[in-house]
Amino acid sequence: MMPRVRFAPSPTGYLHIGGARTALFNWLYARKNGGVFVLRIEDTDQERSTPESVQAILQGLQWLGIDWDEGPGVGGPFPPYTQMEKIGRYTQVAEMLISEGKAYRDYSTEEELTAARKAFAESKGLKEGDDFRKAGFKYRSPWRDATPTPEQLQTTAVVRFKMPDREGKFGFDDMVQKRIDKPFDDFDDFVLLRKDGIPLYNFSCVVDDHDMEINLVARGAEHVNSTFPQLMLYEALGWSPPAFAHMPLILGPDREKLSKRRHPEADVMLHRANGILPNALLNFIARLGWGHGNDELFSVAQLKELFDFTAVGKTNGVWNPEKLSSINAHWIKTSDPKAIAEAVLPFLHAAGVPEAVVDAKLEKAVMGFRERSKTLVEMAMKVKPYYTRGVTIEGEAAAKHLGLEGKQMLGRIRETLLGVTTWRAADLDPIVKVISEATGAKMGAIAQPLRVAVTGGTVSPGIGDTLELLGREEAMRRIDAALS
RNA sequence: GGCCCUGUCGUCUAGUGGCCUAGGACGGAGCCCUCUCACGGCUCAAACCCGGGUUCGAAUCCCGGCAGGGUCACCA
Repeated sequence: MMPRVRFAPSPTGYLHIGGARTALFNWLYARKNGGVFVLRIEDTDQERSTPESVQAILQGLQWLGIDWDEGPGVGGPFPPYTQMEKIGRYTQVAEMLISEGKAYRDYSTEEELTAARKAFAESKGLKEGDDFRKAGFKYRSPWRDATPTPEQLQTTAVVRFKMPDREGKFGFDDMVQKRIDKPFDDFDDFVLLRKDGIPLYNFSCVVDDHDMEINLVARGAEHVNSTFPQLMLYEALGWSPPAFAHMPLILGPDREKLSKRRHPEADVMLHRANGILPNALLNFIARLGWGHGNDELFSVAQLKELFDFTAVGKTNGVWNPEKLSSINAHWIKTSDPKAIAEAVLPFLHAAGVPEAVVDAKLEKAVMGFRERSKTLVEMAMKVKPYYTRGVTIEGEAAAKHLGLEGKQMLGRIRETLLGVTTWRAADLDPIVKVISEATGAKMGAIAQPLRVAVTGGTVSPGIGDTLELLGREEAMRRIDAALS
């Protein structure tokens, strides 16, 4: 059977890391198994959903390189892919359930419900300010088995699912969590449709997954508990449920579920701004919860080949910025330099080098700094001085390497450099050694004054590469400036 | 609090009864390489939550504690 999986974010903000990983695993699974990856927008929370968030999520996925086969922008055989555009469908399904006695209109007011919840909580000894959910309140609406009068039918009501009264437990086999069971008496008559006719998650999710012929629902483990009412809904509707895979959560440094509220690193685009490569982020989040033997580094192509839900663990993972950084460093130094040049370009522009373009010089700069940069931001900062005219020399570096002796040496180097005909690293590198042999000076006593003169500091790639990158004209200009 | 899930170095993990003197990676310490900084190479420190069973033998199976997380809405 061809897998049909989906990622169904609710557009209440940027794409967050947990969502990105859910999308990634679904996408990898579809790509590996020749399946279809569906993107669905769950915007039934009218309070918090915004069109800007939809765009932010789409852009986040695009940046990561996660493409969808059906959904916003691309369409598909089961439209619409945005829940608010198919309200009529949910109403229709709800009506069907009501007519079959599997759901009912509840005319209780919100105030009555709140009061009942509060009274129950207080009877359990909870006080004002406590979390009333702890009381284990289950609402038994007086309308559960009542027949509404014609007048009532004219007024609005929520629609509740009539949870069957049964003994014992029921459960399901999860591809990640294995068997999970729960006692029946744990469940409540949950709300299908709000008073305004807009469906709630547990309902719209089931209707859509069915309508879109989703056969594997892979989502975060925070949803395992909602799987039970959803399963009851499938049964009541006579629909066959999909398979499930509930992935472990990603935790913040404080060990709590990574949330937009408390954890800035939850924002996918923050990592882009920080100079993280998309494939590095993908590599990192894939390893949070999923593993393949002792391997750590995976290209997207390898991920597509190796990923499997059976290798996803059950333990939550803590966000580890150092590991991300190290994985990013790996992909910076091993990716095609031209691709890195393209990636670093916007950062270079932002750093104040608007004239930079992807050319031979930038690629050379990338080669010079790719082993020295953990992020694109860092690389841009390091590359920038090679694009300016002249350079400011750090006081400490000058004091250490451009004293009387240093300047004398620099003068000698200058004379030698004047005779160089081809300004290439291969020709420039040996000069340090030649002078060392001629004068008896240590290589460091030669390279460092030169390095400080042309870069302004004590740190740079090999001296030959540094000079070549600068170009003859600029290098000589800086040497002259240091000498004067 | 009820219910559900989890518990191997600080972190991510390998490990599915003997291959474990518990392996890898990040981070940490040190050494080597070296014109600087990096990269790279090598070495070291660092873990089976606790207690009972089962077994000739347990990180691996069972039970009980403890700890952590999730969830209990007219949010998703």
